[in-house]
Amino acid sequence: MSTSRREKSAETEQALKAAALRVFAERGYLNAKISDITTAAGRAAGSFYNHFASKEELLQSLLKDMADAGDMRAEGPDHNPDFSDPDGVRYHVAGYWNFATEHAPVLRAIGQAAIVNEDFARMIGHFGVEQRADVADHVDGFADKGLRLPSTTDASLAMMFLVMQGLLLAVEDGTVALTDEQAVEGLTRFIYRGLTGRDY
Amino acid sequence: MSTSRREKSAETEQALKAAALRVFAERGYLNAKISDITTAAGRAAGSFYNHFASKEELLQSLLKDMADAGDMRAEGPDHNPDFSDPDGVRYHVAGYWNFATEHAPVLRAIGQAAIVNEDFARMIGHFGVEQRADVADHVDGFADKGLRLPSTTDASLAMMFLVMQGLLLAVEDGTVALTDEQAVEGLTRFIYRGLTGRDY
DNA sequence: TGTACATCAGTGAACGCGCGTTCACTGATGTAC
DNA sequence: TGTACATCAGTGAACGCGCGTTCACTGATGTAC
Repeated sequence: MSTSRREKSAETEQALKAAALRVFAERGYLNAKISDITTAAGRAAGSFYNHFASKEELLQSLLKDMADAGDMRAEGPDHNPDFSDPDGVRYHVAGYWNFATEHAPVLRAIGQAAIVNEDFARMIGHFGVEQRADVADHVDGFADKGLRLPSTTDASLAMMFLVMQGLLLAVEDGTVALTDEQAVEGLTRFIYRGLTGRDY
Repeated sequence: MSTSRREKSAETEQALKAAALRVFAERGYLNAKISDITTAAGRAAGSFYNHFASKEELLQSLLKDMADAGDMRAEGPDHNPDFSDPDGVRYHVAGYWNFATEHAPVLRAIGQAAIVNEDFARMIGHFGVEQRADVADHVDGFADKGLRLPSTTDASLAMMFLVMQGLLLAVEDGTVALTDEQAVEGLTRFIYRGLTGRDY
């Protein structure tokens, strides 16, 4: 059986991406050498440049894959767009947690790349703005219900995402000992209370 | 007037440290070259190694300075060790905020160093554990008062510190637009509510 | 107080390591006739 | 279906850049007598 050139090339590209994820998870993006990735993929060093112009471009490619996966994850029928309801908060916390857990290596890698690379830093910034804008209307009815956000809408939602992000990293590297379920439940409580001022 | 050798050496060392803070703030720790630091300090490249064996050691030295400053900041007479009181939360939030704002370049640098260097990563880990242990007794009376933390004590306090840390970085790089006062107030509300389940 | 020598902080050109990147080469796939 | 040539993915040794690190040298401070 023969393998066409296109197929072979695609296979190598996939192998490089998969290897990159493993290497990034193990050593971190900044510590990962091109040769680490090619070795992990079982290819020669020079092969890398047939597919990517640089480590940054490889990361961009992984990022695109992740974004595509995110788009497919259409909002389920049980989407609850109301943060005055604990279930609304939990829905979003769980969604974030699951997605971020699944794509942890890429997310970590982007975070590291942003430290050294202006472009990635901007990307993360824009991503955060979008993220908050996407749920900004989930707190729209607060005033009418006698609820008061802890700060400006943007800052309040920023705090929400910052705790989630922070706790995810802390749980993943073992700094804080929680199961995924405990983490989601704890975050839901903390955030629901923080945003609404109601107990739960 | 003559300058003794000790004095001259101490001056150069100080100049290097001060320059490092500036360079770290501008370019970031990981992007800072030894020659950037020596140039900013107005010294020759080789001079660096009369004072520090490496960039890591220089950072250790800055870290020690910061730790000493932190020790001097004795807990004021108005220290309020009770997180069931909004003022107790605010006291600690403000303390953290002021200290972290003041030492932002070093804190940022350590965070960056930890990404690439195992030792610094461990240091940060230990620091976090201590930080939480230091305030663990501030939530001791919660059960008696009918208050329930959102998660385990450690995880709850971790969430507290994670929001503070996250928001500080976000405010500093302009991602979130808040004055220091607004930030402290917003954090106090969010955290007090999150920990206690009470409104405020 | 002065002289001769020792010590040492600082200098900056030169060195060399690590790693990204290139490129001549190989062997297999694709194309033309 | 077969032959000759073109193309191209992959290889890995070699190259070269950037930057950390060294070291012979300078000139000023310290010490001995």
